[in-house]
Amino acid sequence: MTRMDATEYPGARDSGAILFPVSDYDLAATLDSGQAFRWRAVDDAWEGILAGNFFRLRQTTDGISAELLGSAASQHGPRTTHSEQLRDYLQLDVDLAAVIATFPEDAPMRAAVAACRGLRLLRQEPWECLVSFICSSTKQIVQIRQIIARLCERFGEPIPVAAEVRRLHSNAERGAQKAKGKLEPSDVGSDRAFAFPSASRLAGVSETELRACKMGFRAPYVLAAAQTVASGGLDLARLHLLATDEARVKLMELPGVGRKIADCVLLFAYGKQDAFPVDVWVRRALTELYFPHRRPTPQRLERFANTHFEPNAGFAQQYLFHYVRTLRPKK
DNA sequence: CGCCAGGCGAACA
DNA sequence: TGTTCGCATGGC
Repeated sequence: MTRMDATEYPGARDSGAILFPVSDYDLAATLDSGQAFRWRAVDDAWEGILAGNFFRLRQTTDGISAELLGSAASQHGPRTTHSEQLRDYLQLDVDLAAVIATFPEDAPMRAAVAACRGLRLLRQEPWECLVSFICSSTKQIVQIRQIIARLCERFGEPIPVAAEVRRLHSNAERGAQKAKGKLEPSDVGSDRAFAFPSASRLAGVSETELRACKMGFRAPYVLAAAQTVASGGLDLARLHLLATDEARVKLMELPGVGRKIADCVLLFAYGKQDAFPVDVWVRRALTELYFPHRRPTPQRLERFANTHFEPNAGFAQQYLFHYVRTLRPKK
């Protein structure tokens, strides 16, 4: 295991943990808010894989601590240091107060901000984000997680994990899973980790194998996306150079990718703030919060969504989504 | 059990 | 340009 660069966390030198000082960051809300689907809560920490690196993150009083638990043998993603990877992925340099200051000043937005203090947007890897949201259509978030977990377990590159970490996992995790009677094959591997499978890897699997990951009718969409990206028909690494509208057109050329999924990728992987994914939850939020006891036409709602929340509309959208989905689920 | 889930595309008018 | 419907699968 390589030692991480950057300031080490005092008192945690043995584990190689480093501390990122940051305030106003709710790690749990951010990692568990339906933007990304690979983070797991393990005791008081969050574990996930990023560009082939297996990280454990913790919210601390001063910020966020990070440990590297293992890495895939081959190079995944850009050649940056681990700390740079995390800094970019977690968007630690974003001034959240400055972003929130640009939100529209109305009662619904104020309520959402007050309820979701510290919620952030991640900056994910485009390929993983694209596949994840192709698999998201008409699926609940828990199911999306299961699909993606199976996909990685079956086709992703294994990540060697130190024996000490492995033992900790098998004890804590399996006990909890067994108690709930939910020990599935894909959960048994909780002491193993896998990188997200590359486009070229998935381009070579069969639709049947993808369907075995329980992604149903989305399987041919994932396969087509993998083949298009692997063959160079769509260069995900260069999409960030395009304006949002042009990048959206490119993404929507893929079968199974419509406006909503394209906007999720534009927002969560490319940081395009003028992307505003409107799903059932956001539609519900907009209708209930801004048009109570009225019945806005779809066009009216779309125009409102596209004009009211600038210039950080995507960020505002995530606050509304998280607000209505998790903080007032009953009603 | 029926309903719905961070939708999309084909088939229609 | 605007609805309607089928699509896999599983949680509640």
